[in-house]
Amino acid sequence: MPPKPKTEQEREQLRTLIIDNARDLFVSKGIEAVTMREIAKRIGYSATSIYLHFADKEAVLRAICDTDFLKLATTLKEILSIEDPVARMVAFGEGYAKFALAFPNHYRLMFMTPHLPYSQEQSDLQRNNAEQDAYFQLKMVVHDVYAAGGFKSELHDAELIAQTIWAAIHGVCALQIIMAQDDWVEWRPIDTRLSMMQQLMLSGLLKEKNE
Amino acid sequence: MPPKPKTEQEREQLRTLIIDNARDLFVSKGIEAVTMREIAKRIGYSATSIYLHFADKEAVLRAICDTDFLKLATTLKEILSIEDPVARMVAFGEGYAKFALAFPNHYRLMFMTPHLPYSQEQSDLQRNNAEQDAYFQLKMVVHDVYAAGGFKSELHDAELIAQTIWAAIHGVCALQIIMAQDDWVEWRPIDTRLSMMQQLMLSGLLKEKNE
DNA sequence: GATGTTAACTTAACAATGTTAATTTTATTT
DNA sequence: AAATAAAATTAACATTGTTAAGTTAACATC
Repeated sequence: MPPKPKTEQEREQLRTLIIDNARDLFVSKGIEAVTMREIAKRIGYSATSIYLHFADKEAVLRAICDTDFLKLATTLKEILSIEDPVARMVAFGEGYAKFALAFPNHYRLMFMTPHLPYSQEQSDLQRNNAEQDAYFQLKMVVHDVYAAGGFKSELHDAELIAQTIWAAIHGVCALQIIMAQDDWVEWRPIDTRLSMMQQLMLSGLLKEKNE
Repeated sequence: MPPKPKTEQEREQLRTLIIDNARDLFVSKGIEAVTMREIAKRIGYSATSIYLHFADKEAVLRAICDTDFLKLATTLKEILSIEDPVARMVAFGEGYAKFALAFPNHYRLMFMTPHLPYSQEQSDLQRNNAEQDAYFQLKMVVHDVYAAGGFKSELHDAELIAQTIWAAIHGVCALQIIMAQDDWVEWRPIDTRLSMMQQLMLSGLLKEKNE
């Protein structure tokens, strides 16, 4: 109800309020419940008020993505403190999968839904920041194994390895999220599939003991 | 314009006409152009006529999926004639990826979009049919390598292997389709990533030569 | 202190879309 | 020729994203 001026802090608070409630709608009522009017109802404003803070619905979704990217990176950060490089890499994969399967709607929005390309301006996230960029974290983790001489001698491109590991874990999680309840396939338990994939990756990537 | 009765064959032709034009819209104008009215315009009928043949839009999309599943299986079928089991498995993965990347919109609809669980009645596709069921084909391909003693001796679950291979290839393709144009990641060329993944799978799954 | 200005917000309204109801058209049957 | 019913269309509704047109109230200015 209060009209006149608004501090930058207050505007930021409102933005956050919008994003948080939109994220809530995801989790509690599913992705199709995220309408501008529904978000507005939650925060006690009219739907059009959202347009005072976001250009359009896509912008709201992108902001949610940003929040989730940050949350993912924050979640994974503590794994980085594991000492052994290989154990760290394994735990990183497990942590990533755990996040994906715990928040499937968010994961779908983040990594399974087409968005306009991110532009540096629109996002507050800092690339190549170990606190905020989960992909950068993965690169570091993989690079550390590489630096420790853990990979097979013919493997030289740590970034390629990182992208392949990501794809491997993503593949298991993405199929699980989309197709788990489809009985066309006699799915093995998701934990089994995940550890099988990890196993394969390790056995394909890591140096043999006698090498 | 012709009204009265309609043979079963004619009804089937109309169904097919609807599906084909809806698929066309995907490819030419993108996924958001697939509206009931747009489909109708294409086939020269009114939008509501589609409801005489399909329960709702979801049903149209599911029918498109079915067509695409069949097309995928048909595409992959010729690979099954490759003699060497391992070469066949490799080619199968390549063929699958080729399909995914050639028809990203279809692939997204098939494997990256949530649908209601398939029920045997709604679909004409025959499960466990080597001509129509690409997953069954994959199972066979993997099983043949298993039967030929190609896998490491500790691997016993061919279906789990099949699901893991699927996830691996799917992961690479899915990330490519969604995130390729995102410059957050310095993507290696897609061919490089695909063959890296195949390499890793093979080296993790296949028996060593000296074993 | 009245008046005007402007940010913040709301209500009206529009266009697009999925979908249903009512209506029209017309081939076949009687 | 009239009746019937399938096939199709037009009208119409609800929902949604979004824009345009008001409305409200804090502040500045006279």
